[in-house]
Amino acid sequence: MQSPASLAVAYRDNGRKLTPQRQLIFQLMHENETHPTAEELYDQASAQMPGISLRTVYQTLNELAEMGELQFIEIGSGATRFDPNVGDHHHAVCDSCGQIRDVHVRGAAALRPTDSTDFVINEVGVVFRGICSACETSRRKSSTQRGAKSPVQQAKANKK
Amino acid sequence: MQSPASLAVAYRDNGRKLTPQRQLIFQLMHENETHPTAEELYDQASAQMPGISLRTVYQTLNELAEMGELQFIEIGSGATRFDPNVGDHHHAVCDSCGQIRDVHVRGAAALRPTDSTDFVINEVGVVFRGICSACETSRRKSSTQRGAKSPVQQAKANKK
DNA sequence: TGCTAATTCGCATGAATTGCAAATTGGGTG
DNA sequence: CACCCAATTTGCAATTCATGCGAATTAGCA
Repeated sequence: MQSPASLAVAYRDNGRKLTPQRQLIFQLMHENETHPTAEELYDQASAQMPGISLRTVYQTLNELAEMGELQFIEIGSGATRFDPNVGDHHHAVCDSCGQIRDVHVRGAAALRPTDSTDFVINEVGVVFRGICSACETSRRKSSTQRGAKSPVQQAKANKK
Repeated sequence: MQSPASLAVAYRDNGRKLTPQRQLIFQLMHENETHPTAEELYDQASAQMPGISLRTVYQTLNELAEMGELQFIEIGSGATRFDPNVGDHHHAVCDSCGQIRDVHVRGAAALRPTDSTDFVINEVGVVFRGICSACETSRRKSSTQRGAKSPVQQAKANKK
């Protein structure tokens, strides 16, 4: 369900057409480890297919999500990101550079609230916030800790 | 650091003024269990203080977050929500009605990725997605499971 | 090769949030 | 207690992210 070959099948099974735009976007998603936003993907797509519409990128990403071929990551501070990895995994977000990386967590799926037992759980997601090694290293200089913002605030501030 | 009394101190310590608007917003946040959005809070505030500006609500919420008096919840599908509970807790999101409730999870803070060990973790968040008991009950009728969207898609669809 | 429903595209629209500048005000000062 | 000024509040414009819609185009079957 991840290979381009089966993509055609997945589309046909849904009564949908396999257009060049859809193939390109699917391919770019899978070449990409960075959990891109729709705009980022649009930039990449435009390079290989000038004239492709941002509207189409949004539309295609939504379709792929509906078909279960990718998932949304919405960890605040800006645009929705897309993750072609639909398997069991979680995310680590760097509060400094905003990078999101896939991580695995033992026993995560078995987590349950100690309260709220009257809640049918379909999915458990774990998000780690912190500093990636790259940022940690390049941070050993200036930047005193004072006035530290909350992680989320920090992330928002970074994008400007 | 949660009582209105200490709020004045917290503000003064930051060289800030204790305005009626700030007091009202802080109070409304703490009377509220629903993790309101800025707009929702604005509606409530307007009822008690006609003329208060939406801009002020946004600004105050951002300030309170910076001061560590509340936190942002950004679980996709729409506007940022605000949580006056700054203690150790997590969230359960109903994919049907969108309600977010606070829950506690034993051992959550100790979770670590099995990979990505070169990442300094500051915070661990767990999000449960599923169906709250209220929705589960009122769902025992129509609504076949077919064509089920991803939880996030579902949430987005619901708000319209 | 032709047909037609599906798709693409671009522009307008909408929702959430922030920037900015003018008017107002909290709260220490003298 | 009146003053003063930096901090705040406001309202409106501007931004960002995303979707609605109609016209033009096209994939894929007959």
